[in-house]
Amino acid sequence: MLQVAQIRENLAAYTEALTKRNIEAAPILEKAIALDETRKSTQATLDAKLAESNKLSKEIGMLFKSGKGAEANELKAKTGTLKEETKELGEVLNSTIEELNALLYTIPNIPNETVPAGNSDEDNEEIFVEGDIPKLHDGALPHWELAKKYDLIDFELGVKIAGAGFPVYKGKGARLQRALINYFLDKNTAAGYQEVQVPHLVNEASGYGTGQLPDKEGQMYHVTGDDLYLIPTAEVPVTNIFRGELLQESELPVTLTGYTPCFRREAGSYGAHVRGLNRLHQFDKVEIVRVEKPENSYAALDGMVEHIKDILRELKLPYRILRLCGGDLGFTSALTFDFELFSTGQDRWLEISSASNFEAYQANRLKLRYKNSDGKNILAHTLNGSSLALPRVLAGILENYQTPEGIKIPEVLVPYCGFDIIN
RNA sequence: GGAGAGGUGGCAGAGUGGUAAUGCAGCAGCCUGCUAAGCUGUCAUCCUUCGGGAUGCCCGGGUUCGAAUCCCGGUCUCUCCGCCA
Repeated sequence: MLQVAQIRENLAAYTEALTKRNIEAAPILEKAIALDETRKSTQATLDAKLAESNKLSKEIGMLFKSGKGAEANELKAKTGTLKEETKELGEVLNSTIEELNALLYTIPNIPNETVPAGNSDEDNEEIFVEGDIPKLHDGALPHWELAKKYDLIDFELGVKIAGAGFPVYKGKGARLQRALINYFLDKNTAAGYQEVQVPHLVNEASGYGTGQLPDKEGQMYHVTGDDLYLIPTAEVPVTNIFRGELLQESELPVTLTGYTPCFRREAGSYGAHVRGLNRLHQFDKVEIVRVEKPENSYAALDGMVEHIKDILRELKLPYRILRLCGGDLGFTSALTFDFELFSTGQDRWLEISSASNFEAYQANRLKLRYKNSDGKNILAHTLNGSSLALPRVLAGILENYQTPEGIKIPEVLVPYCGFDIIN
């Protein structure tokens, strides 16, 4: 969440920046400042009363010690009204803080100055395109047909076991997916990211820490019996490793990578664009997460983008990079680059990665700080990116590498697969 | 699931009703010719008119003039038992 001190200092700039998200922010931001003023003045009054009360208590203690019980009892009588007043003020203070926090949770992150204005994904800015779009033979198929033809993925079987959006991968399909996971992890660790394996269920505090709660409550599967959430992305458990942590400056940057399944309810998403692997309730993803000093976070984001480019080049897949517009930017993100892969079988772009800088927005919720050289505790910046999301990369490989003889395996994956063609 | 013990600063660790010791690590300065030590300061959060003040001992309540300390509820960890990949 945003810091009130920052809101106060940058009111005009924040209001302006939030118009990119199509939010009329002025009244909300001003209310936050007003609530904070109330909080401060209530706190000041309360502190003064408490100081008085503490002083009396000390005196009473001294008097009892020196055997002046009568005088002590006299003083005791004075504390009654003070006690009532502090109790009332305390209640006002608590409800003010609660109201302020609830309000802050509803305010999204401030978009970076480079974020273009816009309403939807149509307004995203294409900043980079690379790779050749293959010319396919006649009778080329979309991946869901290929999956059936070569018996790689069984969508109906998944329906029987769980429901729509929970596919069963079989044989070479399963092996290809596992190959991709291992390849991604190897690429990430070779680039210096430390591999972690994390829980796939998280508690409520973790959901709040990275911002999925309360904003996206309905998008996560909720295990009500134990009040846990199935992770929608590894971002949640991996970033929450650092919830409440105070790091030494020398520990930064932190760079982690992890493979997890991801669970998303995707309520209300149906239609042609969700066929096959395009949109699932359960899918696999390899994620990279960084914790950075504020002054380094944008360079780190660029580094993540270059790293993902490198992977897509090795896989020889045609892709483009978009700078998300304000209307499409995630709630907690200040700047996001989406990677899209061209799906020849469907003749459209598919999102396969999203790399974001959250600046201090998550860190403020997480209470993730580091001690700088002046001994001050500074909120760190957090970043994450997919490197990469499995199903659509798998779909892209099936579609773009199909030939009349079968589906060729990208060269870098052959050692991971143990075969070079699916036929 | 049952029983018991426990949760104190970045870390370790005292403190059983009178207002959070000490050590280590970090940071700043001073000093000393020996791989570093010593000394001083700093080292949780908020407010401040920069004098201070308040909060903070897992979380939330309660008792008390006063709670890390006593009481109630919750939560997590550890040990033993049970179950079990």
